[in-house]
Amino acid sequence: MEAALAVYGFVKTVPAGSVVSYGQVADMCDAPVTARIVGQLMASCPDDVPWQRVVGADGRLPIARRGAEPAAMQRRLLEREGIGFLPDGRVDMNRYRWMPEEPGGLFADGN
DNA sequence: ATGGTGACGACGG
DNA sequence: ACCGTCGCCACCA
Repeated sequence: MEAALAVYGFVKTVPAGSVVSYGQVADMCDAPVTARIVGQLMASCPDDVPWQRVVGADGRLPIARRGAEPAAMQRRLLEREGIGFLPDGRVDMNRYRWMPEEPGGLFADGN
C-alpha cells in the first residue's frame, strides 16, 4: 500500500462542508507520512480527490503560494460547500475542522 | 541510486 | 502578531 493511496483515500472520506489540515491527514491516515508529504501528494492528485478540503493547520489556503487565482478558486469551492472564511481570508478551523466521530470532543471547542 | 524540492508545521527572534 | 529557519521524508528529475 503506497502512502499516496492511503492519503487520497483518507481525503476522500472528508465530507463536504468540513476541512482537515495537512498535519491532520498525515496523523490520521493509515500511512507513515508527514504533513509535507501530504502536500506533495495533493499537488498532483486524482480528480476524485477533494483536495480543496485540505488546508493549512492555521486555516490558510496553502495554494495561495502558487498565486491568487488558484487560491480564489479553492475559496469558491469551499464557500460553495458552506465553509465560512475569517476576515483574514482563512478558514475558521474551529468551526469546520472535520472530526471523524471524536467522542468527548477532543478538538471540540463548543463553537 | 542520489540529490534537490516542497499544497507543511513547530519554534525562535 | 509577523517573519525567518529548520526538520521532516516521499516525490520527481
